[in-house]
Amino acid sequence: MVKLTDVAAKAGCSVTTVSRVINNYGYISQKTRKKVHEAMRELNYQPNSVARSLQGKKTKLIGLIFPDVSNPFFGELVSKIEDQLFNHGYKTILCNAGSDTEKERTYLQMLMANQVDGIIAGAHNLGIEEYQRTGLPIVSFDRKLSDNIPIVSADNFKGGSLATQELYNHGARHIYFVGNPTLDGHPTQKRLLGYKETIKELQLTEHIHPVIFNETLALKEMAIKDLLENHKVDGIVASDDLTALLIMNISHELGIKIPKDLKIIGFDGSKVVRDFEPRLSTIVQPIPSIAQLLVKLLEKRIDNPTEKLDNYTYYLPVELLKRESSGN
Amino acid sequence: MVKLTDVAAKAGCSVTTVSRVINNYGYISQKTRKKVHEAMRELNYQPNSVARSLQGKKTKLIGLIFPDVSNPFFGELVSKIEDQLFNHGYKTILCNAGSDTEKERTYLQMLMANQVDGIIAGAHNLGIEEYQRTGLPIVSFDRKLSDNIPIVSADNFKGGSLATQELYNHGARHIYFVGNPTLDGHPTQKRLLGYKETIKELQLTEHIHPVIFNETLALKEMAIKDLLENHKVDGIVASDDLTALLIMNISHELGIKIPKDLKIIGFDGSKVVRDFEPRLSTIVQPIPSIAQLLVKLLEKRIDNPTEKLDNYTYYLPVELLKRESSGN
DNA sequence: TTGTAGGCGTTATCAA
DNA sequence: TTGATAACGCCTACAA
Repeated sequence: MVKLTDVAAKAGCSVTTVSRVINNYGYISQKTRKKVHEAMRELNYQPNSVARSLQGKKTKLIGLIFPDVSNPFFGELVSKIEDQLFNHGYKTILCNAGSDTEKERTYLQMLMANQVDGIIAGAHNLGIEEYQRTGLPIVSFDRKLSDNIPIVSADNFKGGSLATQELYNHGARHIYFVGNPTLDGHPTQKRLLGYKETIKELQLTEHIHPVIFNETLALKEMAIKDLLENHKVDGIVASDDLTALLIMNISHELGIKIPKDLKIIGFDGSKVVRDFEPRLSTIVQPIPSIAQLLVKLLEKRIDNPTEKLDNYTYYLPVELLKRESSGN
Repeated sequence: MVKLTDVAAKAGCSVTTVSRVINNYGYISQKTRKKVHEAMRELNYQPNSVARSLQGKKTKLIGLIFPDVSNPFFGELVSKIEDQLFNHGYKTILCNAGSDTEKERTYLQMLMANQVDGIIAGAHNLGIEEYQRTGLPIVSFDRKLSDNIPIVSADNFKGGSLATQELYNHGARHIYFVGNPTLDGHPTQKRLLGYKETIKELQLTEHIHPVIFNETLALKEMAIKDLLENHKVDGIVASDDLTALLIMNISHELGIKIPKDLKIIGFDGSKVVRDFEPRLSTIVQPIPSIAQLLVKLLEKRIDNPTEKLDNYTYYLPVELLKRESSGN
């Protein structure tokens, strides 16, 4: 490993000088600057960022804590965030927490130990305190952690409302909300609230059919089959696209025609789902904007950790994508 | 940030002693060991891994270079790798290289500078030399980099062959290979070879219809429409599942019945595609095994960089998943 | 404009 | 069984 002293020796000057030209700091004569650059090139010198970090500089490492990139929505979101971070000179440490509290806790420890410059939190098995205790700049996706941690999310409430209205507009009157019904500040909760309010406005009856997010496929299928076979339903607002796809598949199996007999709309609108299931109507989250805002806020926090923000809650607009499954 | 000296002060001993109990190294009396542990707990001490790394220890950081986690296949693969790495005590630096040579090169630099312990390379815009030059332990997914870099991949040749045979068994006689036809050692190349050989064995005529991987959706759709409208085709081996899905969708639009008029089979078999498009036949890559083997090999390289392996090429068995789209 | 030297938090060597 | 102290590679007062 070639180091500063090697470059200095080669260039015939002191390490200070070399350090100065690397960091563009203080006065340097053109001549020495050039000599140093040459030496660096010849030796193929690469500053050791570990040493740099130790000395007090930033690590330029950001921890990303999300449930799982094998889910297309999180895959795309993480991908966009990684790209933004890269453009800002940061490296991404990927932490798939799943629904594993212990893993998330361990990762939090590791991120502290590794002196990451900040954290983007998108998995939420852990409570506020554990995150606070890191003392690191944090921004959160889709869930409130505490008053002084900025949270970015799509306008889930509006999305739930738009989805419900869309089904109504196409004639559905027995509209179910299908998905995770948890009340713990989970993002789908707001989607459900949007659904509920719109149902009330439309003077319909609300129906909630739970399909738990981290259950097995078979259990989900069973729950959906039960819904379709034993309930009077002509419209479904799914809590997310994957659930919507499942419902479409099972409807097909059961001979239920979409959208004739049953109208359905999903939520998330990742590019993969949009491109490869063109019949599914959905509420599209603005993934690129979410990524951009998360990174922007985090960088602001890093550069100025104590500065109060004028806003700690950001709702990004969603978009209704009308397709066949909802009656178009 | 509480450090070793703080713990030492609290415990009433020297930093050496504290370091010793942390690393379980040398002789320590039970009494002091206990005192130190207490002090650590009280101060909530967390070793600084940056300092540790500088001093010569491993960073326990691994760089993952892959095209893009928003693709379900890579999303799942990266997810599994991350999990394996976590279980082995490593942190994952995620590098989505896309098809961007410059970004990949920059990431390689960063990984060197960050002193990662090793690299798992799954994107391949760059040549061998750039990877060799890092001097880091490397294992590769799905593409040969050089003689002394282990490569892990699914048995793509066998997969291409199985797929072709499956369509034939269900009556297809005009079987096309649709996808990336590049000849540069890209994994789909072997799938194509498997297709070709089987076509020959079956005494059919081979047909290759290029649909370039990183073209836009619209261009891909155009190419597929052209195929379906202007060619006599009753079977398609797609180079990957997403291409297969596209073909299924366009067939639907054009009123072509699957599998009656056209049989089709994909490649990859990520969990998302398997679970949410249950009609698609496909060749399933053993993603968890691939992840496990990659990590195992990498760790071996890290622990013993000079040791020769008895094998540098690993083909993991694929599985034919028979469903409706190929005629079942 | 350049160089010397001390320190970042840990580990490792050598004495005690 | 314990403790000074010198590295690790870099940055940055402070001096020259």
